[in-house]
Amino acid sequence: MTSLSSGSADAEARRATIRDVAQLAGVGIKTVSRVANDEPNVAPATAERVRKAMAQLRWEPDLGARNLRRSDGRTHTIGLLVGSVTNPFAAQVSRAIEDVAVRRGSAVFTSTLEEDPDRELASIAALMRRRVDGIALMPIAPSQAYLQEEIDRGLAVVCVDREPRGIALDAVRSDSRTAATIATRHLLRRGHRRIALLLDREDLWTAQQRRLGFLDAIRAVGLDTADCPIVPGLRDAESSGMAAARLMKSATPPTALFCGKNLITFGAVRTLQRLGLQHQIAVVGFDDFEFADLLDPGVTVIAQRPSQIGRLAADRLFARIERPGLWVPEVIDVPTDLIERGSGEIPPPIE
Amino acid sequence: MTSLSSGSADAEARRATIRDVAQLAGVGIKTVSRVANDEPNVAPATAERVRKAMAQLRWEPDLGARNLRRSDGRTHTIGLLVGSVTNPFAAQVSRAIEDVAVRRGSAVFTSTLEEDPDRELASIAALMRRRVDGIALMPIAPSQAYLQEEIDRGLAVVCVDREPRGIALDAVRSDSRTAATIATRHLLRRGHRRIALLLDREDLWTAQQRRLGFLDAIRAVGLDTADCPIVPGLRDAESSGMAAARLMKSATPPTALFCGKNLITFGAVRTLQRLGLQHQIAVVGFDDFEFADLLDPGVTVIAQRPSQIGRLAADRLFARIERPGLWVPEVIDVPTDLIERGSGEIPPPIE
DNA sequence: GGAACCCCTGACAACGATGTCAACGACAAT
DNA sequence: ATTGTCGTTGACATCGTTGTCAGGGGTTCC
Repeated sequence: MTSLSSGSADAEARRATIRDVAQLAGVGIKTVSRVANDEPNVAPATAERVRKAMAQLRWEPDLGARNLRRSDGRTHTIGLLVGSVTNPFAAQVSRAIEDVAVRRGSAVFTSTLEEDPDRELASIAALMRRRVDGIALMPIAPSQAYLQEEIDRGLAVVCVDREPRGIALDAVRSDSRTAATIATRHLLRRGHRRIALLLDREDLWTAQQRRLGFLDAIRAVGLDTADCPIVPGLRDAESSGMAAARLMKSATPPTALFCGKNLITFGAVRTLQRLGLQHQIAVVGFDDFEFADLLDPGVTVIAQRPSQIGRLAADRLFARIERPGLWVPEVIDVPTDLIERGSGEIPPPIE
Repeated sequence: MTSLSSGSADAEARRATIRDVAQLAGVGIKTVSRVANDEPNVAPATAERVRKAMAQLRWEPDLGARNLRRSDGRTHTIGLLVGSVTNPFAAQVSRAIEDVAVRRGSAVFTSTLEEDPDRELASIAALMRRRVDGIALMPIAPSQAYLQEEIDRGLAVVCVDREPRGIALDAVRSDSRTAATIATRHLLRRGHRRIALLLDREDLWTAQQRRLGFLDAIRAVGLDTADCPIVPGLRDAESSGMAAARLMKSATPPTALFCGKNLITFGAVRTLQRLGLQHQIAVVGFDDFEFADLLDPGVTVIAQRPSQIGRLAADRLFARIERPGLWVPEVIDVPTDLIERGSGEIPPPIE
């Protein structure tokens, strides 16, 4: 037993600093620093003594203090701002980004924006105060121009899933517009002439693009867009389900639904099943999801590749962090895949 | 235009420090510090000048530097170590924890452990080097005793979803053992006598508990446990699906499956549907999931309450951070709900 | 023998902020 | 006029680390 008073265990143990290690090892603090950073020119015997002292005191360098002095100015920390972690698409993107970060030795500050523009600004400000090296962002604010100043100061930024607005930044995303055209054309080929598009909030870049792609396909066949209603502003499965129900009860209900993202598909499919219409009304959804194949009918989807998107975005982010300079911002396009499972191949009723 | 050379935009802008602000405002740095921290005793006119300078230089304090000197020693940063973000249960828990953290003004380092014990140790070490105030942990390593030292130094820790081993810590989780008993009894009441338990790796606390609860129910009715095989070690939907297929092809296949967590349910349901057995074999799954109600048959589950678990865990964590002291660690039990949807109510075949 | 070099080492300043403290001026009370 | 109090302010030390630099000691090469 070392001492009686230590038995009370009331006072908190103080965390060891580099000075404590130096004293215990009988060397200067700079020598401890050298050993901790694997710098050359330390006598093997000295290094051994220092390492023993480190282990004995369980000393670990304070990265905050280290970063304060280090010349490279890097904190080995990145920020990850996602729309919503509970969205399976976003979760997979996050995971891929975090994977890369861990391999590169960076810690990740994650923050959920809940698709709230104010929260984007607030979160970015918080990350800047913590001096992150870079940020992977799913942009939601109407403009990201406010980032220019931070970028001039050395911040690296990559947009994920959506393109930025008001500023040119690297972005990794699916070509939503083309994918939406392909999905819509898929329904048109089956003979559908009244197709509804259920859409997220239109201030989202992805929603805008998918609307454009939808209209591209509709107009290409010279269809009256009045027969092809667009219902925007659907944030979750509930609102989407209600919108689908309203559509089906209207005077001229659509014969096919194109759902603008996973949560919207969830709501629409649920409503169709509740109304017993799942074998009459065609559905194509954006984003693949668990059980899309096990539902009856299986749900035809445009599958994105979230982990590929995440990995490419992270690679790009670290490339910018490690080799800052005047790169030209670039938009990287990740392919999508149309997966036919039944719901998208239902023909319209014969009139 | 300010100058010609600034047009080259080649050099990076230097980030303003408190000294720059002080100089611009014509005051000492301590006065800037006072204004930044809303300390009293600054003349209104001075404060106004300082605030103007801050805005002009877009100065934001460096939280790393601030923390180095601050007496309370808090970094307003917590760590969140989850098994896997792509697991919807874990995603909901994470989201709830992050919500609380943001409201309390703390940033969150998130790290995915992928159920790897080594990664738990490595991630915790990384968080300690960054001097987080507290950690919310889904424990995976065989023992968390190694945390004692950090706790003595003031770290707050709360376990989520699983209890710690080798040390007493706060924990917020479902009572998996009782829930498993309830689920098993549900099947027994329908007359099932050959029930299989599909289980995750048994080094996970939850898996151990669910096994115990399963056996409690089996033994309570005096059943031969040989007829009730336990298949452990199922990490994902694929391995679970294969295990289910093997079981169904065995000499005396079970008439009911109890699936130990969401991913396992996914695999088992998929296999049963592929074999066309979904209306013959009963299934009860642990964890609710999207579309459990829309499958045919609907999947009966033990639903956990992930956001409640996350919220309670975070509340507890911040309570410990804000009022450190010798609290007695406590295990908080969050209720589960058995939701009947059809698959769990299928009776065994008449022999 | 001396210059030149290399290895090893620690004193000290610095990073960007806050804590401590003393000095200053204005004002009230004696 | 003197003293005391209070609001305001900035010089300086400090947090835990790394960058700079100079010095001591040994070896090698003229």
